[in-house]
Amino acid sequence: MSEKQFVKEIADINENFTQWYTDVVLKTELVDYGPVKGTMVIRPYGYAIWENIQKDMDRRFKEAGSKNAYFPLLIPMSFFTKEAEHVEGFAPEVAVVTHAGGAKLEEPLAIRPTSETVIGTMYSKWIQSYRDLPVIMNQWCNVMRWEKTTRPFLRTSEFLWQEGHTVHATEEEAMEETIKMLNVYKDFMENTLALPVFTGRKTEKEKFAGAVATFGLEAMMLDGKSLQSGTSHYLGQNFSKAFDIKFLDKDSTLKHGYTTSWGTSTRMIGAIIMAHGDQRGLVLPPKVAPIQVVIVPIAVHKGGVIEKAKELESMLVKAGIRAETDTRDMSPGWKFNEWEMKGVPVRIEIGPRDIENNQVMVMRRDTLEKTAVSIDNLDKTIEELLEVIQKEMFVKAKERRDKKVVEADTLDGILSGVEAQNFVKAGWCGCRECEDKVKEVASATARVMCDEEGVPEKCAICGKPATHKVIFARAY
RNA sequence: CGGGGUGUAGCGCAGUUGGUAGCGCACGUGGUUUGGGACCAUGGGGUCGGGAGUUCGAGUCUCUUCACCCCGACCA
Repeated sequence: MSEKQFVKEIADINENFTQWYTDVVLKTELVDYGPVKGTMVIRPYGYAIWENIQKDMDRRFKEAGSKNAYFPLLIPMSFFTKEAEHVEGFAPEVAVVTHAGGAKLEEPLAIRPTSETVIGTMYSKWIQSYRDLPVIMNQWCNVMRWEKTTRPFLRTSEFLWQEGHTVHATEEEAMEETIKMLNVYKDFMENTLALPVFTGRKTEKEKFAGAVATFGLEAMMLDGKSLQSGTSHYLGQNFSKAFDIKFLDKDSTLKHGYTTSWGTSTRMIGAIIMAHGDQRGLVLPPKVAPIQVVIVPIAVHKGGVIEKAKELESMLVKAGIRAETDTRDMSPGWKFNEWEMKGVPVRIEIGPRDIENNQVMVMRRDTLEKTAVSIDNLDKTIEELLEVIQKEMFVKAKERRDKKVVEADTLDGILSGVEAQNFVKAGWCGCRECEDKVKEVASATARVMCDEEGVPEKCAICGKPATHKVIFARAY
């Protein structure tokens, strides 16, 4: 069967997951490698996914009271040195512009790795009174972090993201904002990306450079490794003090604001691929799929088929469905395989026999089920089917993940759990030594804390009383 | 940065003791086809990663350099 031949083009998903991933992102025309090492070119098909993500998230941000703005790419180096932990954390991976206009610059300019410093500087000018608060802004932009090893979407030198930055009058309000946005992300990932995520506070070791507390969203990939898909930081007064963000409060005293920042990136596209994909390639959740329905006409030489296909396409488009007809002069089998590889959620086949019977063949990418469906009310049928696929993809991903979450009360238990490609929940005393020990022995890191589930009595590593319950996993 | 590997057409590769640069897929054209990667005919496409050397002659041998991949290390 020809499928074997086709499948051979993508590495075996169970044998070599890394190679499978690389094959899929390149062969489905999501990305290409850029001319500068470690950079990626996002091609139209991949960018369309990003646009769908942006649109959905933007709606949620606006509901949460955020407004979009844009801040400069270049940041004077001196801005970074204002917050000690921040500069220490980012210095090794910052790219710097030293020359411009044919001459050496007086002060080198950093290409933003994140924008707390520029935005903080601007906020200090804009904020005078408690009446100006809260300030809630978001920007969509690119950032650059010079990482040593890179992989398309997961870690590239330059990537697209969204970063929200807020200032509040009180600690409580800022913390509330941090958690609120964490939940906005969680809801987005579960309902729009069909990705179940664990959320929780990060350990001191894993937190954002300069933050008081970092909260992360961790999704499990098909190989059991974790991918940090978003973060929300409570920055306390660290940045407001460093950048002089002050306001006159109701009681007429001058106070420093409390800031937060939160971000998600194109890495989420990597998460979709690695959490939903299969041997045939991509499986895209309908809500972000660039093409939700592809119509493949069969035996077009018999006449009337393309016309009927186009008619169905416009019926679906009218109903708000992203539908396309593949009229290319190729064999149908070739098209089937190509669109399956590209993850289109629904395929409609229409040929002379179907037209006679007033029906079409409908195939679901997620389950690969093929059924005959009446042409009458096809728009309604497909609309409902897309919703079903969206929901079932989440359920399937969650079931798969939940089977791979185990508990351990020893270091050996963590090791064997992680080696079996699981997330491992374990008690932890809170010390850095134990965290490092897990990394050394099991090459796993503390992903997030889940204390609300109940903290075990003892630390699984050293046996001393535990202060937290932590999810350990290998991570991307 | 350490260990290993690969560079020859868009992609995947072959190229023997040094002797005219090849194959498959893809691409162009004409035709026949079309319900799971069609077929026939014909055509185009190369500074063999770069530089230097040995030689009458280098894809092949020597030196050097660059790029990419895998495993570590590093990394929100």
